[in-house]
Amino acid sequence: MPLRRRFTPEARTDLHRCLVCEIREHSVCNGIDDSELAILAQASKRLTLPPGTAMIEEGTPALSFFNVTAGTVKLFKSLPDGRRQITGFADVGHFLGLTTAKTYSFGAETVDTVQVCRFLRPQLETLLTDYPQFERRLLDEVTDDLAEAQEQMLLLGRKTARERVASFLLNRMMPPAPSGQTKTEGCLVSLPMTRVDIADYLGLTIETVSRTISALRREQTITGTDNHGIRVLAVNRLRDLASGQDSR
Amino acid sequence: MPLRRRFTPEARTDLHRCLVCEIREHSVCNGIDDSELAILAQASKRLTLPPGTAMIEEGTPALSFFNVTAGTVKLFKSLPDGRRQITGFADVGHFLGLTTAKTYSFGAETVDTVQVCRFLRPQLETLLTDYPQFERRLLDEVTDDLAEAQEQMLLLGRKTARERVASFLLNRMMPPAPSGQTKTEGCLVSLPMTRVDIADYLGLTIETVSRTISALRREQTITGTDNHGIRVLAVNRLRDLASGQDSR
DNA sequence: GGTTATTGTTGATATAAATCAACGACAGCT
DNA sequence: AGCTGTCGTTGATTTATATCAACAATAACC
Repeated sequence: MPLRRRFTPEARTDLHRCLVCEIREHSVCNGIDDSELAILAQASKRLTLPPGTAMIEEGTPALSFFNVTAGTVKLFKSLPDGRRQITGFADVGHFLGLTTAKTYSFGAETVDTVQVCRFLRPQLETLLTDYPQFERRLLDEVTDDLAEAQEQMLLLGRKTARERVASFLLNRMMPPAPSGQTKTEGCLVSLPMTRVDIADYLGLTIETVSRTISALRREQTITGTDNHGIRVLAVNRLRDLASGQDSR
Repeated sequence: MPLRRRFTPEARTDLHRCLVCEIREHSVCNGIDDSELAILAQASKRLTLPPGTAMIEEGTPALSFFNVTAGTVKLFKSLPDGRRQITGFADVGHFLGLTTAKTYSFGAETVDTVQVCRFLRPQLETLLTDYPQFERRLLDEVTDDLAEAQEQMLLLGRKTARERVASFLLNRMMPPAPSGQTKTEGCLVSLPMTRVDIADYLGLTIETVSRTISALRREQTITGTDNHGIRVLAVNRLRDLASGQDSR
């Protein structure tokens, strides 16, 4: 381990943190070569945040940027009278906080217990300029986020309540357990957020979300274990619903 | 002009095109240094497109990318039954076509007569890797697009028809004529798109858009010259409307 | 320059989802 | 274990906007 001698014990711990990071390959961090991991580790600090922690406050100076390594973060924008739109949920592997302005134009709050690696602006800028692959990876992620935002605009502007809920469940569906079976049966959907959050994400009220989920349950399209975990019984049916090919 | 000898006449014309390009500084192209303009010029071709031209077809291979140098392009997503959501209007200076997938996830069509510089994928990728400033500028633009998309999600998910139309007019308002007057009087809004496009952008029907604009005219918030050019009489009032501080 | 198509406006009615209201099911706390 | 507050469900009613329908204004075209 020749690296060991070059860093303080603290830095070594950090390096180890990045070395063993299971989500590295699924995040912007895979833009940094293994041999340079120490630089990455020194540029960020890992934090554990309890549910409901405000990570980013709309309108405050944009000094921190985050990579989510565990849990789910909600991103949102608000109107003066309190109406709120959740613009996305950042799950494991997602990077958040980017802006070209001096201040954040959106808020971010933890949904459940969340682990993040926090980058401060100067360190992030160094990474961006020194590691082209890191910047490229970030460009790709923002490009993906934009495509997702466009899909959500289609949902918010043109889909019915049923179509919105179906789309939401479909998007949050876990990849089916990698057994020998086909994709048509029993996929799990984890819903760490509350009904209020789902409603604010889908541009609906909590009552409409609740009623719609109940209806899907009644029709055997889904099955409700508890409120934060749903099982999809008919994936294809849900897919049809989501894109407006509603049979009934 | 020592450069002249290094390029074919055609390339020289292209170089001139970039040299005199008035919008260069307001687009991703300002990521390329003046001395390297020839490279930029050779990587792109300028096209003039009549109104209603389909530039990008949803689901087709993503081979071309565009920088708008004149006119307005609409970007949209559609549902199988024809419902459509316009996700944004790309005006002069905007770059469009980016995706991490093999195919476009959205469509693009000219609103009026449009001039674009078209980049093919290999050339664009070369620019991205060879000119870090170009890539940085693109990252900034996509980041801005994402912020705009989030603002539009707030509009689509949580604003009333009045608030949506007010927001739209406000966003498309020209900077007030740079005379000595204050910002409170008579700004112009250019609306090259049809009512159908406005409705598909705001998640409303054409009837609701029409009625709402008529109402704003009746209340003297705006004044209608013709259908594609509106003058805002009370900017502050419009601003209040857009953010939900509605007096009536 | 008058005819035809397209685009925009206004009115009457229908409807999907919001609002108002009550209650049920948990989770946290002492 | 029993209380208390949060979160979710279900029902009754209202409402903003969609839909249906007719017409007006503008642009396109022989």
